[in-house]
Amino acid sequence: MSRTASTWTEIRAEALRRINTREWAPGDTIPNEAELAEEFGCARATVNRALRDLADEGLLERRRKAGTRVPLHPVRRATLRIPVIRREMEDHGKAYGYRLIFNRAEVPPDDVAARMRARRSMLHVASLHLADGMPFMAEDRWIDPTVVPAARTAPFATGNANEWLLAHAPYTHGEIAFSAEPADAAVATLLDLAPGAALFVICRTTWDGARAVTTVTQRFAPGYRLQTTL
Amino acid sequence: MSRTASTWTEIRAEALRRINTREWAPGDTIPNEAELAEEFGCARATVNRALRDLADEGLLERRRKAGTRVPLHPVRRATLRIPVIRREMEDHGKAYGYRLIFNRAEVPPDDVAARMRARRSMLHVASLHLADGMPFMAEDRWIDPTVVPAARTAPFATGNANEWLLAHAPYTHGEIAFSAEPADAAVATLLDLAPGAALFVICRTTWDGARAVTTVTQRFAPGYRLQTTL
DNA sequence: GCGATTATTATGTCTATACATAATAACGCG
DNA sequence: CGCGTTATTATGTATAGACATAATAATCGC
Repeated sequence: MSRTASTWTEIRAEALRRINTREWAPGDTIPNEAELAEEFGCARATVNRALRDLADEGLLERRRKAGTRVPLHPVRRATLRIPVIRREMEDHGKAYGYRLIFNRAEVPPDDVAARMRARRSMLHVASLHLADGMPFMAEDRWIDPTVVPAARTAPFATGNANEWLLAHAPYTHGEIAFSAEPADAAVATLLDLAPGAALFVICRTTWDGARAVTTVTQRFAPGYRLQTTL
Repeated sequence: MSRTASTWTEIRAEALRRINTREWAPGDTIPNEAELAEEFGCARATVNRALRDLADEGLLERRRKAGTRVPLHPVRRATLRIPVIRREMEDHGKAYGYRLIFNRAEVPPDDVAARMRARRSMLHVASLHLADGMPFMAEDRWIDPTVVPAARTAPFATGNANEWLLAHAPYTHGEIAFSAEPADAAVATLLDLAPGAALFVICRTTWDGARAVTTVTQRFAPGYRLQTTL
C-alpha cells in the first residue's frame, strides 16, 4: 500500500482525516511510525513530524514504547493571541486613544501583593483606553520598580504602559486569567456605565525569572469579545 | 566559539536567554542557522528545531532568505485548554451534577441561525451543570440533526450533551469566543442569582467541514475564572 | 535610469542512519 | 507466586547531505 512523495503536511492531513472519520477511533492505538512511513513511502522522521504536530494540538497522545493513541477525551486547545490593545483596535479601523488617570508609588493591597509575591512599594498606574473616543477599557497596573527601575521615570502620561513595558522590560513567563465581574463605582464612572454592568476582565501577571515584573487588571466595556478558532 | 553536544532544548533555552537579555534585541536579525549550528557545535537541523519552536510561540519571526528576526511587537500567544466541565470539576475535587432543563426541536432565532449558517429546525437543549450541588453553569445548545442524526434520540436527560457529542459527532474545526454579559431573568433563576449579575460566557460553534454541528452558549456563575500560563 | 531576468541566500523539508530514552513485556530466581 | 532484573520496542532526538522554495540582490538590456 505504498504511496509516493508524501510531505509531512500531507501525512498530517491524512491522519487528521482518519481521526475525524473514526477510521482511527478514540482510544485506538494507531500504527507505529515505521509502519506509517512504509505506507506513505517516506522516512520515519517525516511521519514523526506530522504526528508530533497533531500531538502538540492535543489530537493524539504519544508515549514511548506505548505508541500513539487517539485520546478518549480530546482536550482541545485553543491558542489565542493576547491582544495588544492599540493594534487590535487599528486592525478594526478604530482610532485608539489613551488617558493616564494616575501614576503614583504606593504599597499594594494584599491581593496584589499575593499575586506578585512582594509587599514593597510599587508603581501604581491607572489608565483609560478609548476606541474612537469612547471609553473602552480601564487598566489598573502595578509595576515593581526594583525589577524595572526605568519605570519610575517612564512617560506613562503620553504612552500606554503595556507597550512601554513590552519595549523595556523583558519577561520570561506569565499567568493570565479571564473572568467576568460587575463594575464598581470608580470603574463605572471611568467607562461611563451604570455601576454593576458586566465587564470582561483580563488579569495578567508577568515574571522575569522568580520576580514579578508587573500585574495588570484590564476591565473591558460591555460588547468586548475575545475570540479564536479551534 | 564551538560548544559541544547541544540538544535542541538547550539551544532553545540559550536563544530565549539572548532574547530576554536583549543580546538579540527586538528588530534584530539573528545569525543564520548555519552560523548558529557551528557556534553550538551541532547540525543545522537541530538549530532549526529550536528556532522553529520559538517562532511557533511568536518569539521569533522567520522568513526565507530574509532570515530570523526578533519581532518588534511580540504577539504573545496563550494556549488554553478548553475545559470539559466535568473533568475540570473532578480535578478540583468537586462533585459534578447535571440537570436537563429541556430538549426540543424548534427553528432557531436569527442570531443562532446566522452562527450556524442554517435556518432549519434544530434540537434545542438547555441544561444546568452543578458543582457540589450548587448551580455552576447554564448551557444553551443547538444541534443540527441533519448533521448528527443520532442526536434526536440521544440520552440528554441523563448525560451532558457536550460529552455525548464529543463521543458521537466528529468535528473538523470551530470558533470560540469569551465575553461577559449580565444574567437575564431566566438564567438568573437557573443559577440562583440576582438578574443582571455579571456572567462569564463561552460561546462556541463547531463544524464538520462546511456544516455546523452545534453551537453552544455557556454562562458561568460569578467566581469562574479561565486561566493559563504565557 | 528603469524594468525584467538571473543569481544568491536563508529557511524549509526530506532521507537514511544512529543512538537515547522511557515504558512495557518477558524472564528467572527465590 | 511475587519481585526484581533484563530484553524489547516505539518514540525522541541528532546528523550529514541533499534538494525545494521564497525572497532579496545583482545584473543586463534597453
